[in-house]
Amino acid sequence: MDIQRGPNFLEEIIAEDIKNGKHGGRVLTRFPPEPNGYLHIGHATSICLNFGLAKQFGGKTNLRFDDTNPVTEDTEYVDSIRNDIKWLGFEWANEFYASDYFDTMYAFAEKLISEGLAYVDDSSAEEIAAMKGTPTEPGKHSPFRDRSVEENLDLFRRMRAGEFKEGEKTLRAKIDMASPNMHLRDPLMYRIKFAHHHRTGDKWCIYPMYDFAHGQSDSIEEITHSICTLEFEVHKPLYNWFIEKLGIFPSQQYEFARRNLNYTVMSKRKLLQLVNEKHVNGWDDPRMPTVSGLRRRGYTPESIRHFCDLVGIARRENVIDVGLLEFCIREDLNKSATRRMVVLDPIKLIIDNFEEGKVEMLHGENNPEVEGGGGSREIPFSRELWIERDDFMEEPPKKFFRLGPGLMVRLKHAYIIKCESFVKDADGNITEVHCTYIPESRSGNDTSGINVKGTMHFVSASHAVPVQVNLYDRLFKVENPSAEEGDFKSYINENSLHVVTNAMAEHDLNNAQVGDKYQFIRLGYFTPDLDSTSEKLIFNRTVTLKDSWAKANK
RNA sequence: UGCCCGAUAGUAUAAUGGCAGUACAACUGAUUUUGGUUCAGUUUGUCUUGGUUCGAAUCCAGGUCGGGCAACCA
Repeated sequence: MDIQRGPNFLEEIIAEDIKNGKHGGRVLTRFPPEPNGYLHIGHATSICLNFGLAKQFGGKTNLRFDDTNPVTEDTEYVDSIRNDIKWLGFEWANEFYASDYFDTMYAFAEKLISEGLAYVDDSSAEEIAAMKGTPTEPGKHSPFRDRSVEENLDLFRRMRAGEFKEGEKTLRAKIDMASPNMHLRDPLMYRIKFAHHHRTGDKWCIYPMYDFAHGQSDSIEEITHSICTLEFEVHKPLYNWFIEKLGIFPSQQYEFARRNLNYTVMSKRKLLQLVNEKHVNGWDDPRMPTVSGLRRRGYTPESIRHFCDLVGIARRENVIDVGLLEFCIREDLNKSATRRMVVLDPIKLIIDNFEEGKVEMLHGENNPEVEGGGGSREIPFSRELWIERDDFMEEPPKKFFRLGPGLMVRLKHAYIIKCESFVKDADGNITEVHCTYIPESRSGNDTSGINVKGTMHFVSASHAVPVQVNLYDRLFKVENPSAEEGDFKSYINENSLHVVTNAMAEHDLNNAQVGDKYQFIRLGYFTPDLDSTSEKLIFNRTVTLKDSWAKANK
């Protein structure tokens, strides 16, 4: 992909490294998710970054599952992560698991113990926390800090053998309890967990901590550029300390600021809560910022990649306007989505001077953005039609280019009509609109000489297919739910899903398949939901069209 | 009252000591058989104070504001 912008700081670093012949000019990145949740749009940024940088500089990218905490991890997540990355359009060079390296990491640990750089601590979690000190006060040495190498080795081997209970012992690096960097105050390397691991089963009862797994995995794979988010910056000295003491391949860590989106939450913990407490219908609910949610909503991989590219990368706090994501999907779908007509809130329109029982077949292009209209389909036209309730007003304001008493509009791909009268029920609701049509105004060979301002969509009543349409709005009422007072869940937008059960669709939509992308003319972009069947068609609204009329009338 | 990081238009991101630019958003107008699209145009910005310099968004010093760090999570 061409770079239309200046290089970002990571591109500069890598270009410089290649220029200097570092690692022989080789570039190997990695995407390292923990399989404890579904990927979201923030991960997509990281994926695009890691895979994109590698590709840009002729390198490769590994997929590595950071599965060092068996309690929270599961193969369900592994599968969804693999699927999402592929769907986004990226191929990894190798698929690895941190758990592949448990034997090696164990050997690394014994090596550090042998060199007097690590020790087994019998202190409890609370005691360790208390001895850690605070950011402004130094910590204290553990009473077990000066055990002999032999004793440490023996105890560590017995930890592995399962002789101790969870929490009874840990392995810690011996660094500096007075370091201003809290992560250097004898960080934990291993803890005891009698948990079943999704890959190694019950082979291990001790598991390495992030700090003793991530950098080691990077090094084992000879990752050249290990790119992570800013909160790991304070871990870097430790990352480097382990690599230096172990004398292994010098992978290097670089940090960037995670991307935040407004009107949603992005932490896995919060997303998990939304799922577990049924505020949404699963990880792939179309309102979720997950990759699977966006996919179900109708987003395309291209649009997400473009979004990541437009947003760019930097090292400062940010909140990206969800409007940019919407721009990206509109731009993509405008060029590719098939146009169809659907009436969401139908009222009957009767053309008084059109012969009863007669059906005229009209033609409508599939996509005006494509050369030749992208082919066409037949659209039945008859005396009784459905039109949008919003498209008729009893007392229309100025510049209302739709229907009202005496007003004229064009029906898309069909005729110009004039509103003659309307019928109300006892409650004052409009039930029928009566019009006459102008036979000479047929689309394509209009000889009427009449020009109208408005064009409306419609569906022939006798041919219409009833469908369900799910209209989505933002999940939260405030821009940044996590920054507000109290529980983020109290800011959930209770109107984020509006189900329309009686929409009327063009009969051609009977053939809609999951994955198909449509523009319902004048309404927005839609795609069949995963649960849609030929018996019951369900469409999700991906995003509305821009609507300057609605905006002007707010 | 410790250590680390950051601050450019409403949002995001460039400018690497030399004309503050781009995208989205907003606003005008033109085109339009989607109030869509497209096209043309407009508005809006270097956190602050000092210093170095012919010249500072950029370098230096102080301040302000924001974020991160004290999980047997990653």
